[in-house]
Amino acid sequence: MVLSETSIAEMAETMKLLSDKTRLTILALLKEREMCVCDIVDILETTQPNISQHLKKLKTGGIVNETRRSQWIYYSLNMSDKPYLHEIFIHLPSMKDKIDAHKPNSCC
Amino acid sequence: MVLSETSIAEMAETMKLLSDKTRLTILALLKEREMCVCDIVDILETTQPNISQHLKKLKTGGIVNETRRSQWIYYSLNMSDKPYLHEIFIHLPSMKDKIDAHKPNSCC
DNA sequence: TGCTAATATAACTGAATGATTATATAATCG
DNA sequence: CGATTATATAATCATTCAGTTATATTAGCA
Repeated sequence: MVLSETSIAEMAETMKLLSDKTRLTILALLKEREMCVCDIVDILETTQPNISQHLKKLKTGGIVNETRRSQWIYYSLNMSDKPYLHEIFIHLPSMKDKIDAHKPNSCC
Repeated sequence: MVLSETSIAEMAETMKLLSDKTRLTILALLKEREMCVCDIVDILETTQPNISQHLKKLKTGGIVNETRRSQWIYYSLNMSDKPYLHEIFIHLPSMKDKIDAHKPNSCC
């Protein structure tokens, strides 16, 4: 059996997802725990469409998962198919402070 | 002593360097062995200024080293300061075939 | 059923980016 | 020194991309 090798083009696409500060911060947040869109908007202090569009890219790229739970949609990290990202996620700075500063359930 | 934590902005900059197919291919080549500019131009079948500019970005980003040896300038991987890139480099597909196909010393 | 809250999509704009062409610099060699 | 080779830099152009504003969709709730 041959392990499927990730192509250069495919890896470049994935790296592009991690090459934006906003997206990388979202991933650092999701490393701590799953979050809904409004959580992320509050913490990053930007607009909702901005976050929504970044999340869509991350989802399309297979890096995050989406689950609707009544009116909220929760996003979480999906690292399973990209082992070469493990090390990067581990090195992402902790967002604990920012998450704690954001009082829970302020939106959801 | 506090281990210096890589900032999100800094990581995003580094990821941007890996988010281009041409640059990622160059890195895959350098994983096999150091190379001069003309080697890379020959193998990737593109223009010399194109490769030269990509190499400059990689050098500025601290991912490759440069050594002049008479008229040729050799580039090599510099992974030392970015441990979170190890896993990625390991997963870069092998370029052995392409390197072997390119007859050595055809330019340098 | 209508209202509100959460999220997504669309259209637009300014900035960044990769490739190309043309030119400059630097080193070797006759 | 002049010619040639290797590499870098500059200028230009078309494309891509992140963020904003405006609008649409979806779900809960009164």
